[in-house]
Amino acid sequence: MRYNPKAVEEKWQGYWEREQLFSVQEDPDKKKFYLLEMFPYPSGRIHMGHVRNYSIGDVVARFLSMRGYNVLHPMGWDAFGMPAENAAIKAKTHPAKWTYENIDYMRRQLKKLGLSYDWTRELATCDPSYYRWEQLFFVKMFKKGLAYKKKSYVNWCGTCQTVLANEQVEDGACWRCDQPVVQKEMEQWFFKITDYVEELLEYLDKLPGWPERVLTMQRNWIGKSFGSTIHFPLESGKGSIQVFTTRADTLFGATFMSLAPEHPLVDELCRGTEQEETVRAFVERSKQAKRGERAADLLEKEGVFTGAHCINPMTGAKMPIFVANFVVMEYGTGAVMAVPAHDQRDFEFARKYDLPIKVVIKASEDAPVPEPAALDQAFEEDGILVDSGDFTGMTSAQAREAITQALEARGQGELTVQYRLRDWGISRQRYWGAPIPIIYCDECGTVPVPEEDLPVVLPLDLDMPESGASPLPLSEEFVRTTCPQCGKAARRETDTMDTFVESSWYFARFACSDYDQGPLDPQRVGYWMPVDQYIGGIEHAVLHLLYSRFFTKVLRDMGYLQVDEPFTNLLTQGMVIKDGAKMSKSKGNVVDPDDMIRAYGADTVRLFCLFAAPPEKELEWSDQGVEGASRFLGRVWRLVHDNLEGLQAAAPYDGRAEVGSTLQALHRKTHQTIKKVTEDIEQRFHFNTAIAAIMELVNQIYAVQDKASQDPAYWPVMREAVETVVVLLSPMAPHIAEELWERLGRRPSIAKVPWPTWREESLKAEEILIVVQVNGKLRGRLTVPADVTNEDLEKAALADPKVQSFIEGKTVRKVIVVPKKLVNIVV
RNA sequence: GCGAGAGUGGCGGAAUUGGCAAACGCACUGGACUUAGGAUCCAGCGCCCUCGGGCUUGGGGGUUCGACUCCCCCCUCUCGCACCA
Repeated sequence: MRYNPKAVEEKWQGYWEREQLFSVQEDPDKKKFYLLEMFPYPSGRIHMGHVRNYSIGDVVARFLSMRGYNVLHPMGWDAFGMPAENAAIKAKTHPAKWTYENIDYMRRQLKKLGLSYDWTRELATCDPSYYRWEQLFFVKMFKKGLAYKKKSYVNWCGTCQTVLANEQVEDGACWRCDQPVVQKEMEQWFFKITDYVEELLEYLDKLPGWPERVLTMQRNWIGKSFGSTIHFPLESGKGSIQVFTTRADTLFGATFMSLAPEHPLVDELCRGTEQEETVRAFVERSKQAKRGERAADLLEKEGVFTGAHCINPMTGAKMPIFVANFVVMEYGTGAVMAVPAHDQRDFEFARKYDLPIKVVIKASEDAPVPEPAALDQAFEEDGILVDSGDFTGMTSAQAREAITQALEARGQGELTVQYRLRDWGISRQRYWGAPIPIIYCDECGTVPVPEEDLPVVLPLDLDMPESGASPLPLSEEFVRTTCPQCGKAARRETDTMDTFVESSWYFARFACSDYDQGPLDPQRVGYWMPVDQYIGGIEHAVLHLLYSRFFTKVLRDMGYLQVDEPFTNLLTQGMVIKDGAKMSKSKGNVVDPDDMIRAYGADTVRLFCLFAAPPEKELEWSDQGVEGASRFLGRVWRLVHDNLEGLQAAAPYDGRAEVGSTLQALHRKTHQTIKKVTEDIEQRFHFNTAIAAIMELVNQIYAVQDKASQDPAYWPVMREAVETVVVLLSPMAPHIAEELWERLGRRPSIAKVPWPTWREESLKAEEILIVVQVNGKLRGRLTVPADVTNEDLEKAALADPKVQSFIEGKTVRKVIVVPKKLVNIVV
């Protein structure tokens, strides 16, 4: 009977589905475990990254379920998003049709992989029964001031009349029509994630189950820095410029001022001066430049004088105000006090435009103070203040505090904390997304859609414009409405929400995806949340995971959730690569999961993904490696079938009866393997070494085969070993395990069999192998009784003839004995 | 530039607490079975060697009886952030 993966897999997938084997209910008497893998975007077909992600998750789900946990393991679809619009335009179909067809196809693919999902909880975020609750959250956030509208710059393609995401801008041009993209100021909706910035930062220390790498990335993204805000009065006497700096100690060396091109003061300062034209031209040019170019060192530092001056609040010196292309509006106040002697960028700028340089920091107490003209670069480190009035002689750290305090006393500055994190812009001028539930009324202004009128359903009967622009603003039927407050004619918001909003709370909805009395059923959500283990790609380390943390806190404060953090443990799996590069169509190195499953079966594909590398590392796809996995399963299959009669007739050995040494060794190996596999899965998620251990056991069974068949315990010990292989393998290769389990005369399902435990008694050998070293080098091996004393061990080691030859004629200085492991003789 | 991670045979990788480096798999070599073998089973497989042994975890130094593992310096690669004031 040959192993036929296709037949076996279809049989058991049908069985699992008929028996609803993986549907779970809330059960307060059982310990719950919520295991979640990041849900996919229904792009059309699953790729190897999904296969890997979901294979890992499935092992954990099946393993924990066999260990007695009540495991929630759901799956759904991150179903809104722009690819659906693009595909629809290209294929002249509708985004909804395209999306739902993809979902149907991909669901079939996942089922073919034999993943143990509770499909009764499946959800798609583009369904009104899902996004209606998201709109409710939006309305509540609007009422709390957590959702607000403000002007901000977006990438705008004038030809397509649409806003572009950053990744749709290629070399400063629109990806669709190749026309230049400009920065346009538009009204956009934002979520006030900055209200939670401190909690988001602090709680990173309370997530020991997250990889350090991800925590660091989030910390950097939040980017908290301590410094001072300093007010520089304008020479004209009309107001002042606010500046954020971490280097208040260098204030005496500030000789000019740099403003971002977008800074609101720029216009005002140059108006009516002879520089006006030059400044405006410069600002325009800077705005044209793509953000990507503004970043990095791609752009040469340039600037223009505005014609205005401000006053250094400490020295009283007149400081010319420049507009500089390297100052970004998004960070701090969009204005920088320039200290050319102690900041490299300011130094280069000063040299270029011949601006004064004043040294105010020296390296140490006795270091000389350099002449500005002799400098070839800025001195950016901390040091001792010079030429700084009352503060001269202080260290940088002392001066930062003292100078800020002095300013504060005069109302010209204060200590401040800056964050890199900006509020989350969620407006998308796109069609295929959840409509933002807002109505604009000429009388009443911006009015949220009343909760009882939700959802604002995304109309599905619209034609997609060729340009790629959203059809929503063109739909009179959608736009025209009445004001919920005054009843007069009003217009609907036509922006939709960023798809990251949907994925920021889907994990909670899985606890109760059929609930229609509100977004979240308190009882069920209370039972399942938080997610105990979350598994997904490292590419979501910042945005998705940060937004989900933010949303969890917002929903907590609204009373929907009782947890502070959504994901207790996080596993970020590495990419699947081929020939050293990420799989991509352009490189032609894509491996299609369907082809692999057809050729080898799902069990083999899963096994390979788990075996070839530990989960957090990259996985190099290898066709020969897949062959190896397939060969191993064939080996296990034959192990059962070649011995079927004898195995069926025997009861598994329980470790009690006396058996010969060969069988004793197999019994010991069986229990060592149970221990190794259990610990590798449970503590480390190292499935590769777990599988290697099972392979070792299989190899040993093969070696024992026929060797001790006259021993009455032969078949019982064999049965124990073979059944152990099948059970230990079942989370990784569930179909073949079910089939072999049944053929061994057991009743299905193996998924409901308790995970085996090892007997400590059975792990111990009567004799152990001791390594003998001379001067740290391996010189001999000893087989000794397991209960050997250190003294006997030392004696035996010194008496060993091979060891003797190395210590002959030398003085033994010291003997180190590591109990039951090693002897090291130092001569 | 800043931050994080990694570097072990021909390849993927193992070594969990400082204690036999290279488990397991792939590739390769030989043998058995066979009409046949691209199936299967068995064996070998880091490098050098005068067959005693010597050398080996990116390079150099250190701690230790003993270092892939700990410490210092350097090199290379990957990822993240990046004119952050």
